[in-house]
Amino acid sequence: MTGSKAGQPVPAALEGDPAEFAVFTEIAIIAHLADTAFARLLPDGLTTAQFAVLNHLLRLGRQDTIGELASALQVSQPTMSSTVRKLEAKRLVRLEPDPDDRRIRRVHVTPAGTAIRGRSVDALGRARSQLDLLAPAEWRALLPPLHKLRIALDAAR
Amino acid sequence: MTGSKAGQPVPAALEGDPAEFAVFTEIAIIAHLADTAFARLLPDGLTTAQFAVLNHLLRLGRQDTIGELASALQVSQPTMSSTVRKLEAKRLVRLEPDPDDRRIRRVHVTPAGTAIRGRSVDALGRARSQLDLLAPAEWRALLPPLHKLRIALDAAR
DNA sequence: CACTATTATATAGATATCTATGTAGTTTCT
DNA sequence: AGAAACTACATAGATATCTATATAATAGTG
Repeated sequence: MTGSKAGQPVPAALEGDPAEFAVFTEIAIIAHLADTAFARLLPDGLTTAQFAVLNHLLRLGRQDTIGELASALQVSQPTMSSTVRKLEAKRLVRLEPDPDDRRIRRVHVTPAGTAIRGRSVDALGRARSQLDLLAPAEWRALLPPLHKLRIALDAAR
Repeated sequence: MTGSKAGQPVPAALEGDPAEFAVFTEIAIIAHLADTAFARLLPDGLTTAQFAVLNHLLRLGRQDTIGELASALQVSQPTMSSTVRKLEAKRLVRLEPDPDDRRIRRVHVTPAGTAIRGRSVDALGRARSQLDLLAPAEWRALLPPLHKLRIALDAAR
């Protein structure tokens, strides 16, 4: 975003709109800023989508299928198919055929994938400890209503 | 997202992570769900990015340049260039050359653009009144901390 | 057993988004 | 006035994301 550092970019549509609108606008902007900041911290051009897959598999110690990953990370199956292919091209995961069901390919994280995820988690942890955007109590207070909103939105679709 | 309705998609990385992480995860999911729901309401395949441009120009009654739109809506200049071209292809805006500065092209909303924005606002209003995801007080309570977080993130980049 | 339905992926074709870079047109400064 | 710097926009090349559809393999049914 080379051209947008020019002064406080006054977010449109925050005044005079219903509170719902304003909340969604803030959330969209925060999601965008956080994703960008996040991606900048990740090593070797790893993207947030790619990190999410590695983190999910290693945190839970699983070898999910592409479909399971898509469901868990809330993206469509073709999207996950694409992300997994990027990870495979970088040799961070391997796709192993399932002996019982030849439609299925299970995603295994390689040692290189485990290593890069480790470095990512470290980098994120360091960044987190350096900048405190909100007070700990504020973070905790934010969580329940956001959780409720997410559940409601998920149910409403 | 054809394949992801299969049961409560348990969002990975919500348990055992620091509160910051959980908040950003919720926000990312909410932004995604809201954007999709939003887009589904818009007429004639208008996207949220395209609606945002029309709404910004008409709400404020301006004929911004592409660069001004990019700053206001927090996207890069090439992104806005692309979005405006889509709107132009749909005849919802016209790009008028500026008489004083031949580098500049000002974005004017056409009558068709004004009409579709009106229908969009109506549709969004109807949807809003129909489903209440949170209580009014909850919406209002959410706004200040989100605003603070957004400002802090914006400053930290 | 064969036909059908379901499931798991892949492919095609869109839009949105980014960074990096190129191209005009304006401004500034010597 | 001429050259350098800056500004506005476009283009190129990525990734992520979607919907719609095709393909392959498994499961279910008469």
